[in-house]
Amino acid sequence: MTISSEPLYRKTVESPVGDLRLVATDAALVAVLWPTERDGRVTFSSDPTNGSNAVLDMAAQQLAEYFAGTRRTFELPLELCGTEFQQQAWNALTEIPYGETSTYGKQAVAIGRPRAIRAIGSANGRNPLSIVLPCHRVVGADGKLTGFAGGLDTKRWLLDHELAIRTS
Amino acid sequence: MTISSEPLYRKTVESPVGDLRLVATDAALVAVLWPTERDGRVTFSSDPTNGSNAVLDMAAQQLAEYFAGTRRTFELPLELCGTEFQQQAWNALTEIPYGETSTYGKQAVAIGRPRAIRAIGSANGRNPLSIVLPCHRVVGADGKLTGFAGGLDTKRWLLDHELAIRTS
DNA sequence: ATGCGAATGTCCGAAACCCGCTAGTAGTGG
DNA sequence: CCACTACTAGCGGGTTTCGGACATTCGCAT
Repeated sequence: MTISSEPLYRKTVESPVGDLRLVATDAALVAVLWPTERDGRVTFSSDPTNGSNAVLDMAAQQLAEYFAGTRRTFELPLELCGTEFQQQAWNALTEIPYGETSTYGKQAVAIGRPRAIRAIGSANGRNPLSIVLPCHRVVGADGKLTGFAGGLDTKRWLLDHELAIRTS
Repeated sequence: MTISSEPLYRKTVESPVGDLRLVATDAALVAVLWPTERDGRVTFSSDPTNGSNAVLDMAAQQLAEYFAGTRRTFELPLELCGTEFQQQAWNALTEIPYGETSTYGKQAVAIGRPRAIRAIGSANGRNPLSIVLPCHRVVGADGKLTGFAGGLDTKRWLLDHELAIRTS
């Protein structure tokens, strides 16, 4: 899905799960990408230019706090660019509490389309805002970890991390 | 092609070639439609509501002058909603002088796509601003009148009218 | 436990199809 | 031989259609 049409800025931050690439306009965060991304998973209308701004600094700060275990929810201006269905799916992600998991099926029910299960999988797979929109908290109906753009080991790491912090 | 997303207003005016339906936002004229339109030739993002505004009044006035023979070019704020190609094609129409004709081939050359002749035909066929954008001045390479959304007799009437005024 | 198959909804790319054309060719009638 | 018509292939962009892929799920058989 193509994002925005305003000038985009890019900044890379380090994290325990590898270097994350943040992309934002001057108004809102538009993407948090993994070190290795399948080509074309997320595309931009114009090439981001290196350089920071207030939004990127804020996002970097909150992500650092997340990894430090001192932040459980993000408070950032976001710009979600996608189809209506994708936006619904992504919004539903924010309802999943820190440290808990849900399933694709529950997410489908949550947006009132109980049978759009595979579609939910596709939509989550296109989530441009990794970590910030916690698609890592969605697992298979049998509890198994299925696909993840950042790799299954990263998915497990994030869930373990949240669980560890929550119960400490 | 779908037009605009702002509130739309509609007004019908009488003319020697039948009642014309004008549609506009508060900022610009978006359509001039024939009494009988092939369903779906031009579509709107929202249903126009009956009622007039400054743009519609101005358009009605200028059309009346056109039919009276006292106006040869329109001066109206227009909103053209279409693909890039269609916009190019429609812009090229404004270059054809009052009372003269051009061909689909010439129009294709004019926008730098000499071989996109049939495509020009398609684009003209979707012209939402009948009369104002003079697609009636485009005829076949052999001078024959080909299709016209308002009917071939209307096309001929308009050309005759312009010729009569121009040489009077 | 594990595997297979069927049904599911959305999205995307490829292909087919529709046209307000044109230039070329072949056929007809004078 | 000319004038005219009728037919054809090729043209390019838009729109629609179709088929597959997919971060699923469930039921039944192994």
